[in-house]
Amino acid sequence: MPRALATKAKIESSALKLFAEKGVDQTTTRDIAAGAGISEGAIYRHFEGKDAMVHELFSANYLRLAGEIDELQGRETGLRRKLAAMVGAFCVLFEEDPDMFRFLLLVQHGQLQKMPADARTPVRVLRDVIEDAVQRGEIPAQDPDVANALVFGIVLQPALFKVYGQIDAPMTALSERLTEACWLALSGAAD
Amino acid sequence: MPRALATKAKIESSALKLFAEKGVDQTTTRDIAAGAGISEGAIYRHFEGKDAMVHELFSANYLRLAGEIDELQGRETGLRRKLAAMVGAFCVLFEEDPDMFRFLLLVQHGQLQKMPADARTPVRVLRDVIEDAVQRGEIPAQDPDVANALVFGIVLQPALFKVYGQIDAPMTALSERLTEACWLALSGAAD
Amino acid sequence: MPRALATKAKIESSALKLFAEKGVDQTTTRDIAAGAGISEGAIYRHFEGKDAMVHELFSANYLRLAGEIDELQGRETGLRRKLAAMVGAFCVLFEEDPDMFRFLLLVQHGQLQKMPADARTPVRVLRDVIEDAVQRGEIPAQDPDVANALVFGIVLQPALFKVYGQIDAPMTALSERLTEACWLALSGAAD
Amino acid sequence: MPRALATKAKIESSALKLFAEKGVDQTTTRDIAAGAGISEGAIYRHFEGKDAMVHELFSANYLRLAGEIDELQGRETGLRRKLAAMVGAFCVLFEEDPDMFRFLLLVQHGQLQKMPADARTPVRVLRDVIEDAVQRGEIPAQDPDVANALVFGIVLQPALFKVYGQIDAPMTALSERLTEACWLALSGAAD
DNA sequence: CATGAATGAGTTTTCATTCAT
DNA sequence: AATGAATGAAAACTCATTCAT
Repeated sequence: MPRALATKAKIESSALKLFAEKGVDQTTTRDIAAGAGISEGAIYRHFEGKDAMVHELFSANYLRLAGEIDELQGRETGLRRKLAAMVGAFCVLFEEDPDMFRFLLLVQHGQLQKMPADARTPVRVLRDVIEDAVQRGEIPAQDPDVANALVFGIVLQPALFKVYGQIDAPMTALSERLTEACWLALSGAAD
Repeated sequence: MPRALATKAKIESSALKLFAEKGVDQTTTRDIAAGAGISEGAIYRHFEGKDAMVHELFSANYLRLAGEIDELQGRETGLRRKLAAMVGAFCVLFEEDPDMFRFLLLVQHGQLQKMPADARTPVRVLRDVIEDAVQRGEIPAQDPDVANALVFGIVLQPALFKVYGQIDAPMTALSERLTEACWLALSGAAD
Repeated sequence: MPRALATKAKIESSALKLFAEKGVDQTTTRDIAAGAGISEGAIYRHFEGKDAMVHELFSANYLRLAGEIDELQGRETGLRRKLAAMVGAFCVLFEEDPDMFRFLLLVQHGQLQKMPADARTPVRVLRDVIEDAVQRGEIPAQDPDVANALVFGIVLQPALFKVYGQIDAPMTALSERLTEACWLALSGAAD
Repeated sequence: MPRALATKAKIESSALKLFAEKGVDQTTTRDIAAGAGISEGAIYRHFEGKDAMVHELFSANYLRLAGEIDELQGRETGLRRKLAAMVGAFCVLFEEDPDMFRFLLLVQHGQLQKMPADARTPVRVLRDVIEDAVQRGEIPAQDPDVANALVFGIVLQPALFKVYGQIDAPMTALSERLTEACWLALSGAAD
């Protein structure tokens, strides 16, 4: 790995960790530099500024997550199995890098609006899957945005509770339970 | 209303609105004072400081919400009807003051840990209802924290989507749909 | 004098002095605050920022100078006497506040372009006087901008030489000599 | 041209242009390197630092200008013809490289004091010419520094006005007009 | 000789909080 | 109680210069 990329990676790692711990605004560029073992000024060779760094970090991870979920979902047929694949992937990824998810959850409020309208986000991926299932008659016709919200809520809120320490079990242990809840929420629509 | 209370109310209202719009850290005491039509210094007659103000605002609204939900739930019998009452109340309250909910969602990350361990929060209220339903045999035995998370996710995520503009319908129109999804998620547990 | 105005005046005085001494870029806000006997932060209650402060200082003094010269010129009749009045005033003002002139000369490069196109600057005042004299037949027809430049050069360059220490005599002692040179430069045009 | 000299020339050219455009302090070494198409570090192979570079650039061009003017003046006899030669040369040189003159005018405030006391500057060249003319009885006895300032002002101010866009005509077109004004200013002295 | 990443001291600016009026 | 000027600590960011490659 070239030196420049190695440094950028160190900065990203330090920043992600601190952002997840203390929040973006409570994390100073000084903290980030200290965590990365470099000088403050060096940050600005790799990022335009703190805001740009947050956005870059959010955007890259958010879209990568969407890509991975999309990839796995594409290998399955039928909504039930697609849900299982996606929820399972989310749970595994969450356990592998909880800081990243904590970061994503924390900054989404400010960052989502900055995403280009046509970006392939997790929200979009799931929406497409749901609309497809409706068209195939797998689940009743229903407002796709509301359906989307239900699935997101069912998956993200347990993750948040874990972050807050209100749930002890690892996310991977909840995978099937969450999948089932998603399936019921979608198939039981009374619309 | 005495003059002092009126001023405090103006400050709270201004702060809540700005916090919901821009986040706590992006809102300055100057902004709050300007929004309330008072001087910056006057804030400190009514609050110990900005942090205390955020906490007071969060705590009061969070506990009031818990109280109202608890009150309504207590009037009903049976999990299904209790859920309907609580979800319905949430939806109505959300439509009445979306800024307050946006504020609660935004700052919960930092505030939840500052709540006294025995505080009667919405999380506790719901947990008690669920545990009660399990004991009565209305729903299968299951991890109450996970069950809690599912219900919270099903209700809060659509509210978040509304805040982000991803859902157009008013929350009150989704009340029954969300109640049904909660019911299915709890009663369909395979634990 | 109200407190706020007194502080602003102290800042202006400190800044002008330092700008004249070391130049704008070599003068820090810390220097200015120290010179004014206030904290650095206090500057920003009175000025939007350093750039705005420089512009405000330039603009106010430059236009005031124009006003004073215009006023004096207006009391005289005939180009010769108008020139004498303006040059004399410039010399007196220069001796009274050399820092201000040094400041004006130093920053004009960057500030002139920021002046509104219709501002009544010293350049405009003099130009009007010259054009009037041409129309009255007091001096030969000539390019008014070039004529303007000649007069400005004849007056400002000695002031600059004084600032650099290349001239010892006070400007007031040169008043008549400069007036005569201006008159000759304008009346001897071979255009 | 050897490679090293070529690089140094590129740096000088880039720097001069940027200094004239934005001023020394607003020009970063990064800008200069980018303009020269080299790396930032390479600058320090050819100059001790930015300050040294500014000084070198000023000094070299200032003295070269003095030399050229001196050379031309030396070929003529009589103040009138000497003035014509020097003013004419200045105008031609200005049109050939206005950036250089803008640079000289801009940085003279800080650089003049750093010149060795015995340096043969344009100011000295002209002063000698004037003193000689006084001794020969071509013009009345007068303070040579003031006389010097008058000539400098008459020549430089139109150049400045051109830089600011207040004069459209090329300097070369003004050559005779300026020469005549200088002559009148010197010969009409009432001292 | 050249590169460009890294440094670190320094800059402007912000802002919660205090306090004289 | 209220005002708003002042504070001072800390923030993000800049940039001339150095140095390993």
